Amino acid sequence: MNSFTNRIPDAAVRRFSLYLRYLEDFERSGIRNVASGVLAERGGTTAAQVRKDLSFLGSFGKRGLGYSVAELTGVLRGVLGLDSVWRVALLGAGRIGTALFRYEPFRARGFHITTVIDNDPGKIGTRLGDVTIRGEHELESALQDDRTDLVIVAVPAAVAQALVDRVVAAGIRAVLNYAPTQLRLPGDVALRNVSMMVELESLSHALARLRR
Amino acid sequence: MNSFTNRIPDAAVRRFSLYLRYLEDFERSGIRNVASGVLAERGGTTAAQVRKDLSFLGSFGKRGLGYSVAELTGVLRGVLGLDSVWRVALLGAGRIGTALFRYEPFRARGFHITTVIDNDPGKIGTRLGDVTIRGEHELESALQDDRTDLVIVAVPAAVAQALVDRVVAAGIRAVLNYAPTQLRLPGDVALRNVSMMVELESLSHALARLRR
DNA sequence: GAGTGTGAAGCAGTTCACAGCG
DNA sequence: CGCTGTGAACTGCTTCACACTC
Repeated sequence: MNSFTNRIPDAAVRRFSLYLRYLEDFERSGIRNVASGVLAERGGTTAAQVRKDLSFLGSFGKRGLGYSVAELTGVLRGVLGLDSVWRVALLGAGRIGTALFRYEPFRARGFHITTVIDNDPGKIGTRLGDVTIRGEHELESALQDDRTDLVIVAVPAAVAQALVDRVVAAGIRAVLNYAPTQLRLPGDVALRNVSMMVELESLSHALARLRR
Repeated sequence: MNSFTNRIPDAAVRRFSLYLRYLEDFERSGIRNVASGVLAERGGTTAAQVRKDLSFLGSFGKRGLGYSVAELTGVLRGVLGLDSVWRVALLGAGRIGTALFRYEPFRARGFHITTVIDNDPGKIGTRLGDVTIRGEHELESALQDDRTDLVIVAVPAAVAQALVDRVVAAGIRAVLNYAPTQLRLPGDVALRNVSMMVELESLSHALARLRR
């Protein structure tokens, strides 16, 4: 039942990433079938949660046996959009931007950083890996020429919003934000935030509670 | 009512980080009072959400006027544990670890990276900023000597779990994980994950849906 | 009057429990 | 017999609505 017609809860989608990671491990180890409980154990959830999550995608488990690792891997890749290559633009070639650029798993998963933008005159025209860094004034033309699907924001908070407004105006529909600010953008643009400070402060809160 | 006796929802705590950021902006701009609606607008939530969140901390808003920026800033700093300095150990001095080490806002917020561990013999004994990189075999003694409160994990997934087990055994109660794996650890240890791939794949899912 | 504080209602994600299939 | 798939119960966060106060 319930093929991929309906919306899938965001929390479930994020767990799919984890499941996929573990399935790939299992595949490498030559394991051919896996039960919900095993996946749960590995991913820090419960068996019921795993089954419920997977039920959003259809029902292809085998009762008494579990799920085919190969089949499930394929389904998850498909639903996560990992069967196509996504063209990514990186805004900001500072320390964080550079570390992201060189992060191997991105490319392995089909995310190709084809465009790098920075406004430091000393960087414009230099290369990061196989990509030439371009200036901010070239933003729109670069996004268009490179047929960008997705933008990673790694610029200082103060300039992030203005830049993202231009990115959205240029038709981009997915933004991954590393800048420590809450970006405001239209509802039809997908936004995910990766915030070092928020997570760290949440830990700090937990520690402060313990200490009392 | 409802002082800081009760547990505060995690979602609210994460929003506190955002509110605090904006309050600090307001403070710099010389704004002395702020209404829930203003904070909501800035942080991408609703006024009701802001008031509900703040009500977990007590009630010190002024009806008809809003909240005192200075007072609220102080309260949030306190509840987030930002009024003390936290001593942080960084595991892994690779590209991501190095970028994190140099990330200025950490220090500004009272998170001091006092310890850096890496198992690359070429790195051990060299310096990262003002800290000397130490080998993995010194992990326990380093955590103890440096009175570490919190550990940031920035090592490859394959070695993360084993290292964290030792960290937990050494008495650390808060872990920020950048490794692309789900760490398994006791319930009394606070864990937060910062995952590049999970967020990116969630965007990829959103894009794939759009495209259909 | 403007804006807080908060019970109550609404909604979403999680867990339970069990029928049903391989 | 083991393990899936799923409605039903539950839990917890969010939104609403309004009495209350500065």
